[in-house]
Amino acid sequence: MNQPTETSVSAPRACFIAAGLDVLGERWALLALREMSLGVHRFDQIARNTGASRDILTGRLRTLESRGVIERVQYSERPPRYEYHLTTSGAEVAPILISLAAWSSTWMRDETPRASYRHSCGADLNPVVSCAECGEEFTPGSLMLGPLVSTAGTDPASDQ
Amino acid sequence: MNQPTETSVSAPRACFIAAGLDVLGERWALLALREMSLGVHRFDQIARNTGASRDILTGRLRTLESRGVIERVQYSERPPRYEYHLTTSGAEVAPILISLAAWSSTWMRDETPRASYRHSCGADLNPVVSCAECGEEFTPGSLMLGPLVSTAGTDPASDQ
DNA sequence: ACAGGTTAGTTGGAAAATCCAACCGACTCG
DNA sequence: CGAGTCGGTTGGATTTTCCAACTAACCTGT
Repeated sequence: MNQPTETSVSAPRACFIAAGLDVLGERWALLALREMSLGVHRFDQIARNTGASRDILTGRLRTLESRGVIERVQYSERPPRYEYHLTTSGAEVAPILISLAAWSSTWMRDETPRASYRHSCGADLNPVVSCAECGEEFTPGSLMLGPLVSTAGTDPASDQ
Repeated sequence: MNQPTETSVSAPRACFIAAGLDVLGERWALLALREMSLGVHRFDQIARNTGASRDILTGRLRTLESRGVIERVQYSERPPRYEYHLTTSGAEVAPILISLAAWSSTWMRDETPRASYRHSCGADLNPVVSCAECGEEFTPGSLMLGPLVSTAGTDPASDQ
């Protein structure tokens, strides 16, 4: 396991998980990104396929755009029409969706029929997460806190 | 990429990602699980470290418990005191936290100092997600829809 | 004995987020 | 001309969350 981390005093833990959830953790955000990863880019279809109400979906898409996760692309001049595409950052959300889908298909099995996922090789979804450094598979408990990082202007190529 | 999936008609896509978010997507749920993965098991500390208000946190922990993700364990008889532990299912949320932390530390870099994560081997967090079947690394776009699955009573050992 | 601290909550009321159905503008198609 | 498409916006109801205070049941030190 892990020895308890004693934040003895008070303030919430500022970590990258919390920061990621700031952007991806709002309602409907991940489902909207799921749609885009599956090739659905139009507002109406995203609304339908996620179940989000149109007004909050509008808000979410604006937030995701402002955070650089998606892009709003005009595909028709007259009338002006837009569709939504993943940026590089958005495309890299895939591992999160994959882990979520894998966890869910292992632990959320019940009578209701759901769409499963698979890898493009054709196999049922069965992802293995390993450390790029040592090659070892991540086991529960092998996630540990590292040092505090503050990285003004170290963004990996300002996007796109 | 992926050819658009035409759910021609109406209903939201019932998939394992949506099902997973049903449980893990509520506010504070993943942060509470993060705390438990880091070895923090007491209500007060979880509340402090996540920033969740105590009433909401109570609700979340109850939901997670009822869904089999965590267990409420009595550690003192008098007065009755409880702490929260991950079940097997809960421990397996780790890959989601890992992917989230990795995405965030790549794309959410700004001036505010945050705790980073690392693998137990000591290396900075740098997870690779690959297909257990073919061994290939998952690339953005290699997540595809599979068939509908309904699996009453196929749970992997009714839990722990 | 009593004040003070710890711990896991609960309570009530305010504030924020979400839901929903209907509407709008600018088109296109038959 | 009427109907349909598409990407929204609007107003009002509902739900969720926030917040600070409070409780119950102890323990610890003076």
